[in-house]
Amino acid sequence: MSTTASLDLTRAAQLFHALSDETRLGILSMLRGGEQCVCDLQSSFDAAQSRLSYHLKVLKAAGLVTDRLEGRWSYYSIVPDALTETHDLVRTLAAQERAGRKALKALGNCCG
Amino acid sequence: MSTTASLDLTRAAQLFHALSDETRLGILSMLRGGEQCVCDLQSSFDAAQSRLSYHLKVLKAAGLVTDRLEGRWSYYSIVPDALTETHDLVRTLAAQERAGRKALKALGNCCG
DNA sequence: CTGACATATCAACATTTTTTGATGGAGTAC
DNA sequence: GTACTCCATCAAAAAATGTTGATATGTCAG
Repeated sequence: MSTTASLDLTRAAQLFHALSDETRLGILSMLRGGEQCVCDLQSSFDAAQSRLSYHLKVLKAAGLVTDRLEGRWSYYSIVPDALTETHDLVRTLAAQERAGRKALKALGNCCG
Repeated sequence: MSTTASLDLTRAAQLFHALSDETRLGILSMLRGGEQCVCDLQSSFDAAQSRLSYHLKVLKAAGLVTDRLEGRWSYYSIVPDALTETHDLVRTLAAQERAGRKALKALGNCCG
């Protein structure tokens, strides 16, 4: 049993990438207040509709938000589990790994 | 006093962006075992030296790692505070905001 | 001093991401 | 039906990011 928790790098990169844009972070921040339709977001940001739509798509693809259709509106909201997952990923990165690697001490030229 | 914690979107985006690449996550993952010189990383990844150097620079710019020079080697290690910061950012995103916004109910066309 | 090594940096290129404006579908009101 | 609203999607352009190979700098060994 080691302290080593392993990461799904692909998934982690996807999540972090979705969070790596100010517009998307702004959207998420707004959604903290609860479900919002795209038009609400549009008036809060000064963003073209298609731009918002694009960013919502990225967030949705990463599983960070879901949408619910009602009449001609789309309501978006945060998926709490995805943030929990992200949270755990960061914690894993922060967790020290029980060495062992040190023992491997290279033999060749490098870092003798 | 509201539940609202506000985000520094620019800083958050920088951190998440630094974490949004598989190579960089791999590097961080290796550094969990403790300080490593570039050459160690190089042999673990199958990466050109300049590529590694580039990614280390991104990580350093975001404050996620520091380097220490010793002779002809550079040793990189994780900055724990930066991961704490990231952790807190995720938590803030996950924290529900005490509404109030709902009260603003738009007047115009949208979402009446 | 010379040569080998560890690393950073640079410029050119390739790739990916984001923005923009246009178009179209689906729902609602008349 | 027509007209209008909300929204997704598309293609083209623009911007940002990542990769590669070459070169430069400093260090150590002999």
